[in-house]
Amino acid sequence: MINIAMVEDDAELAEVLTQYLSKFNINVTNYEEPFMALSSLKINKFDLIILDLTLPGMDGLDVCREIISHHDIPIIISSARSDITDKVTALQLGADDYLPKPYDPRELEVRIKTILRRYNISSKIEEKPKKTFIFDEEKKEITKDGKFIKLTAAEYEVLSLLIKREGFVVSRDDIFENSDLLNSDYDNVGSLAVIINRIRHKMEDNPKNPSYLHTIRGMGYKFTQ
Amino acid sequence: MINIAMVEDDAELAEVLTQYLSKFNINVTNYEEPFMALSSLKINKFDLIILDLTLPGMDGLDVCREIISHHDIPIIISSARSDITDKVTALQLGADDYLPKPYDPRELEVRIKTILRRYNISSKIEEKPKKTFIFDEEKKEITKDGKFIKLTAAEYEVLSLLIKREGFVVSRDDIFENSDLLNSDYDNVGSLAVIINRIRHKMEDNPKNPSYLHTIRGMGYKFTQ
DNA sequence: TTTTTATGAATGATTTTGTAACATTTATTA
DNA sequence: TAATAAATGTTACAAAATCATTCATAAAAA
Repeated sequence: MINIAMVEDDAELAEVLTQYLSKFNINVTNYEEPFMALSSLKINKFDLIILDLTLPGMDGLDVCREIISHHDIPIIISSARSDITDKVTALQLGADDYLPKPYDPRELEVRIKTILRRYNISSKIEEKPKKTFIFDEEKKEITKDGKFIKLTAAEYEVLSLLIKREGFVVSRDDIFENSDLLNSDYDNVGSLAVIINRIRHKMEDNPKNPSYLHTIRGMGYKFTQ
Repeated sequence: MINIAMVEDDAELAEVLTQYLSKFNINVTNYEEPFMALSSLKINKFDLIILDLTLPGMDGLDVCREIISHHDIPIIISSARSDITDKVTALQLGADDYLPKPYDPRELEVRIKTILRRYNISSKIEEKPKKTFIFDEEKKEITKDGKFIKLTAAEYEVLSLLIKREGFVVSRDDIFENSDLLNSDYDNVGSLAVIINRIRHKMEDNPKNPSYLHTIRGMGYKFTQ
């Protein structure tokens, strides 16, 4: 998770950018007042700061100077001011990038990633694919996006085995062997189909087109996430 | 709960700040007259004081001096006076922070938390989710919202085990194994059901729909709170 | 002894599970 | 391509398992 401080008095724009960047595992905290940002910087640890030059009450370049002299943090300047000298001044002061308004959020995204890569913080941005399904063997519960899935004992046995073997096909025989509950007598394929069906109704968004619990025809079932 | 004394002659502003800070578990007592605050300080214990310099009748800096010399308490100075020497003087006297008016309540909040963190009082601000059920192993008693629940020995053994394993399913076998009282000879599931039933009548608001002591069919029982 | 507590049996309600019958999909063959 | 077979999915229902509750009685404690 990347933490970014933003100084932007246009709350609406800030909101749009925050929303957009959240998709990339980037958390934005906006400060409409520059002094708020300055005092927050003393307390919180940010990976980068996005500073709008066209601020009310204070010259953005002064804020920039202040940040650079007191903190070791990458700065991206954004500005609607067309004055070319601003850009030069900002970069001379030590800002890392200058982005003239208006800009595309994707443009900002690219610049952020470039700068973070330069600062070797990029590792934090590589989004780990967060698992939707978590199988807690101790608690004997399975959660989907943190939400508990209510399963019966037999359903739980089957699904937990499939999750344990995530990505691998588990044969029907395997399932019966690993289950104490299921009646492993023989040719009990029908009942397993029913159980699978019931599990799908509890865990899948669209049970008819399963996206997690797949049937591998002729082999068995496979869980992926 | 954090207790703060405020010296602010603008009653309306004081009210706004009090309201805002109450959201963060911070209790503010305002004194419109500085001498009221000074005498209150002798009696009451505050974690921090917010002092307005632009006071009627008395020089704020004198009040500040007075507080610092007689009390060991963090001070935040707030002032509408633009005189830069005030800031310097206040900080030289030993004030912890200087906040020029007007300021955003959030700014004040941040500064308060910073200073308290510095003074290691922050722990008081972190609200812990208070548990309704508390199991005191030493006293061998279980309380619900501070009220003692009268349990028999067997009931106590079962419930205390479940509370110890809060959030985890405890199998019936587990319960029998961990109990000296219960007749663990064999599969006498019936008697455990009776005990559970009695416990529920003592601890649950609605024993028929337990919200703490849950049955996990086919697995055992689970306590949550 | 009286009171409290634990146990087991009986009963009933509820939930889970297996079965069977049928539907659908996929693969195979003519 | 159509017909057929095989595998799997779906549904409803009945059987089985599980648990809650009550009650009578035994055991333990006061």
